[in-house]
Amino acid sequence: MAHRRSDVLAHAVALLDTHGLSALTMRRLGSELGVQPSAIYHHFASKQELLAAVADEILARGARPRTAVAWPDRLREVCTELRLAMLACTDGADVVATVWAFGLGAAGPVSELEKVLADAGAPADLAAVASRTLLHYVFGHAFEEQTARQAVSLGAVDRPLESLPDFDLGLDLVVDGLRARLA
Amino acid sequence: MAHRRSDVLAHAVALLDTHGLSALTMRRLGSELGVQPSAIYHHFASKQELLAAVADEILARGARPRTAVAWPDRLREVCTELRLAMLACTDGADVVATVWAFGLGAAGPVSELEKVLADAGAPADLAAVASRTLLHYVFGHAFEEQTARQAVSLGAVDRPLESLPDFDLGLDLVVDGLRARLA
DNA sequence: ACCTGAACACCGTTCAAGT
DNA sequence: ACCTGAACACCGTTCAAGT
Repeated sequence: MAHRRSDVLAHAVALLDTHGLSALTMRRLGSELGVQPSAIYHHFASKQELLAAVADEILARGARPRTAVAWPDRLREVCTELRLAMLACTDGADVVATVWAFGLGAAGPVSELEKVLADAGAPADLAAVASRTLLHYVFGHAFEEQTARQAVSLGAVDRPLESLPDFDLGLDLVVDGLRARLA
Repeated sequence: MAHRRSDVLAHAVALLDTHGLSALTMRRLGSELGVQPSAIYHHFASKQELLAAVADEILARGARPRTAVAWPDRLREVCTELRLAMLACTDGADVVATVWAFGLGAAGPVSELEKVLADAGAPADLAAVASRTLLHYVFGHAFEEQTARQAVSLGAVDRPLESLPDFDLGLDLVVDGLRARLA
């Protein structure tokens, strides 16, 4: 019955996938692994640490090859990968954004955005601001989209999905602001 | 010992102000009012409904007069008011952003942003995208700033506040993207 | 209108002890 | 290295009943 850290993590991600964040409790995770809740603490020091590992796994799972060469397309590629990775998992946006906000992980996308901007000739402070602005946009948009999607699927609300503003349109708004500064 | 809904709400806000979101529980709120937790449910159907009222109160408390006439300055005014209102209260950004994301309230700022953009001649879809992009930026920035501030004040982290990107700089990025489309 | 008392069904976390 | 068993200190919510 011995589990490794990776077994516990895999089951945590599966639990999130199938039943959402509210089902991802230490007690439920333990019982589904046939183990006491306290046994999880042998592998993860806290639920926060577990969630950080889950967030990193969500991002790793959503990795896609990079093809674009121009910086605006590179930015779009990173943002789109991040968005799709979060949307691919129940409550994925909530988990990744929370883990990022508390500085516990999920730092990959922002450092990649910063690198793309630095390579495009942006000074460090502009790269820092712009990468975080893009990240906040992707988080906010994905969180809203996911919340609306789930509200509809639960029959709680009949607001149609089409009323949500388009993802790429908002992205272009920020990219255009950047273009003016990097020209 | 009879309390009105407004008494309960006022104490909930005070509790948030002084001890943060983790202290805002139905049980603690009840005990500080000298009442059973179940008594709160006479005034609010659920904790979510209470939180929505708290978020609206945070925004109402932070209201400031509008002075700008040009639309870019109007946008900045609304975003700055929203930001300061959230920062003025412990975990204010978390509460307001969560309530907004779940469609339970805090809709004032976004509809005001949409109105400013419509008056500036933006088509409805651009106004919708841009207002949400701005909102996501303000939420994300404020949440990060507040989280970092609290981490520092708790001595948990020594990352200095100055390393945070400037609020107005990110705002200008989006405004410039808009300027190109409204010229 | 406003509240009590008691229950229901949960949480995260700690820790001595076991194998 | 991995886990048990039991406890500690909590949660939100419901509901019949009281004033």
